[in-house]
Amino acid sequence: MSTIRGARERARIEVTAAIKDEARKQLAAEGAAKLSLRAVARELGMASSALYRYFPSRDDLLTALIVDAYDAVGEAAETARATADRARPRPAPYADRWVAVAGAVREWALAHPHEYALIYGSPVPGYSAPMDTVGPASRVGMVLIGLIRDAFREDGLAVPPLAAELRAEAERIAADIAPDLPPAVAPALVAAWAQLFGLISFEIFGQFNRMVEAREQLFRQAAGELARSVGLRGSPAAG
Amino acid sequence: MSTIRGARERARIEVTAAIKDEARKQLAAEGAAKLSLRAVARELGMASSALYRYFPSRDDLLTALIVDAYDAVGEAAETARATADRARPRPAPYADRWVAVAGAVREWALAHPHEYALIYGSPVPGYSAPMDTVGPASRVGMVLIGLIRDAFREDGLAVPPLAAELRAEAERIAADIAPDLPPAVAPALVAAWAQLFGLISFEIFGQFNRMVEAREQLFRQAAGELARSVGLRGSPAAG
DNA sequence: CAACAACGAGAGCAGTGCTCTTGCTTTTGA
DNA sequence: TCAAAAGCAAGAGCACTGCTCTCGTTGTTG
Repeated sequence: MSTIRGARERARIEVTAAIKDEARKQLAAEGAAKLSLRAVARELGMASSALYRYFPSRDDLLTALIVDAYDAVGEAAETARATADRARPRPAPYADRWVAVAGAVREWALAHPHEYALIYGSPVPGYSAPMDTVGPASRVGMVLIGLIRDAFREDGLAVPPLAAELRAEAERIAADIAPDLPPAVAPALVAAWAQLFGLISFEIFGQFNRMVEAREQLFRQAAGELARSVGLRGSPAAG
Repeated sequence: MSTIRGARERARIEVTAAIKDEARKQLAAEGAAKLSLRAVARELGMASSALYRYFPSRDDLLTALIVDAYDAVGEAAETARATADRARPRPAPYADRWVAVAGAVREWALAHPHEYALIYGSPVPGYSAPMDTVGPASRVGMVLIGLIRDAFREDGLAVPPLAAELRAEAERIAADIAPDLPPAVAPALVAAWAQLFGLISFEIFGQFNRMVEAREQLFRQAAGELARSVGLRGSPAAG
């Protein structure tokens, strides 16, 4: 299925990867705004025009980086989940696993701030994300949903109260993302999802500068509260 | 103090405003990335080089727009607070006023998505915001703090539980932003602040597309929960 | 082995941010 | 009052960008 057929194809894969690597390097160094195709080509020792054989435009290169970034955070979240599940002597309560997943996302963001900015920064209105991105973009969300679903099946959920005006919407969302969950958790879940990234974004983008010092503790505390808001019962001493 | 001394000074003010207006227009049309000094100058019928008498660089123009945007959203929050205070026959509970302020910020963001992206999008690490921005940037936060402070004085607060490992940090933050409040609310307030903008950012940046429909209701619900998380007691029927 | 498709390189176009120089106009101070 | 100083607009120009087109070259395939 993925057998490489010849030298040409093999070279294409390698060059494509080299371009993305160099682009990522420039992204980390100067930010997305200053990422330049010509500079990438220069650094790779090739003509700038040759680069267009691999990515038809600068936006396409950026899109590829976006997809990779989504995949990277998604994988970070997934391995965090898997690791938490495998804890000994027994896995921690689901609320703690939620915090672990959230913490992994935060760690990834701290380690790759520019890539984080690329995907959760300013996907300006008017530029609608290409279809390629929607799959990878949902991986983190999927981990969170899966966590809630498993917690529901195993321990049950402290289903949050649902405002009357949100009932229809709750059922719509639930049908969309998790038909087997009580509808009331659906709005709480999307809200918690957004708020999680609000916490991370504020930290990454420097809004906490000269104000919050113990950022990890603050984040863990807030993430724990969010876990409760979606119905997860935490360990009593969790904080 | 602000008397205009001559034709030259008056002209300078007008031209500066015209440049910012045109820049804002381009910002709204194409986004910050495509904002071009030459295009602004062209549209204003002046030489591009002349523009540098008013803004020494493109980044300075952007900074000016950032300051204006911070001021605009700050003013939106402040008037929302003032309006809520003036409600008849009597002002609503503080939790509802909190939601009103949050809603005003959201409304402003929806009306000015590109300017919102400018200030809460990707202030990339490495680019530290100039000093001019820190004042205006804190206006929204000030409104939220003031709200909590007044609520504390009038009704008292349901002080949220404080994790032991956050005690020192809580006192630090409280001393910084609101020495007269119980330290335990400080971390909750900072977190709620970040989470509020997480909700708004996800909506503005399209992360809710094809998923959440009743966005205002969801936002009001979540904002109400955040009000509770900082200790505000809401009206029992509040949604 | 010949036809074909993929490729790399170079020249070139239109656009950008920014600088420097050249004249002109307003403000200022002796 | 009137010359010096300071502020201003405009043009040319530099180095850079994304992107296109053309022209040889090289790997693939019937």
